Amino acid sequence: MSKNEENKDLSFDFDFLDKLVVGIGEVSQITSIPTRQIRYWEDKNIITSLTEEEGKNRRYNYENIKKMLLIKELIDEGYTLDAAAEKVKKRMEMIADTLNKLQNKLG
Amino acid sequence: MSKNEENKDLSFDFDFLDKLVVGIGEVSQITSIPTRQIRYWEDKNIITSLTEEEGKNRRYNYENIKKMLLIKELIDEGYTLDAAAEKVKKRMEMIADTLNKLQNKLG
DNA sequence: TCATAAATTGTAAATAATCTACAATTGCAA
DNA sequence: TTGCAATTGTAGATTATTTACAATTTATGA
Repeated sequence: MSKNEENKDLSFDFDFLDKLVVGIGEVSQITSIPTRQIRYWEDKNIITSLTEEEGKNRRYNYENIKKMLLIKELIDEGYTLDAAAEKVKKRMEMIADTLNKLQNKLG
Repeated sequence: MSKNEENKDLSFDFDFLDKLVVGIGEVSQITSIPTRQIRYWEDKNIITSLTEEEGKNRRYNYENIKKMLLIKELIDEGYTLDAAAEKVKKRMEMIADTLNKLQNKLG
């Protein structure tokens, strides 16, 4: 398989990540963060979800999940929750920026 | 931001795709394939899910979802379900192969 | 050490989402 | 119009998630 064909197989993935939505149970499975803790972080406005109406199940996108993973890393390193959230904010801006550039290239 | 930092932001994504699991409702939202149809395809063994015990909620990984999207495309082009499944099988092998290569590079 | 706040965890009762199974409907080709 | 492929509908049971209130654990400064 040529280099080009490989790329074709995976060039779709940014589009995929863009459309991705995941429930809280699966996020927990992916990140190893308990659902209880995810809800707690959301209550504290450390993270956000896509959920529109209250009472409905929470939905998260790629960016949300990425943020959780970064916060988890920093907490493991010894940061407090608030400090981790602050530090991650900047990094998230870079990630969003990178994704935007890639989407522009592909779009 | 340098090219290298961009890559660092996203080099994680193959690892992410590897861990990704999604419920049937979200798969439906991502692919625009009704849940009823997803279950039908699974009944017919056109696609598979990760679900271990019956009665529990279905879980799908990246490969499963990718396959559904490819089948959907072919059906829209006029293929029958069985013909689409057959054609997609080969393509899925290439995709799995590509992902394996990437994982080896990263691991 | 003790008080206080931060962070996490537990759980009951209600609701949302999904499950299976049986059946009906639609579309198309012989 | 018959037969098969493909899809869709839905009832009743089950699984997963929701909110809300409370308890527990952990870190920190006086």
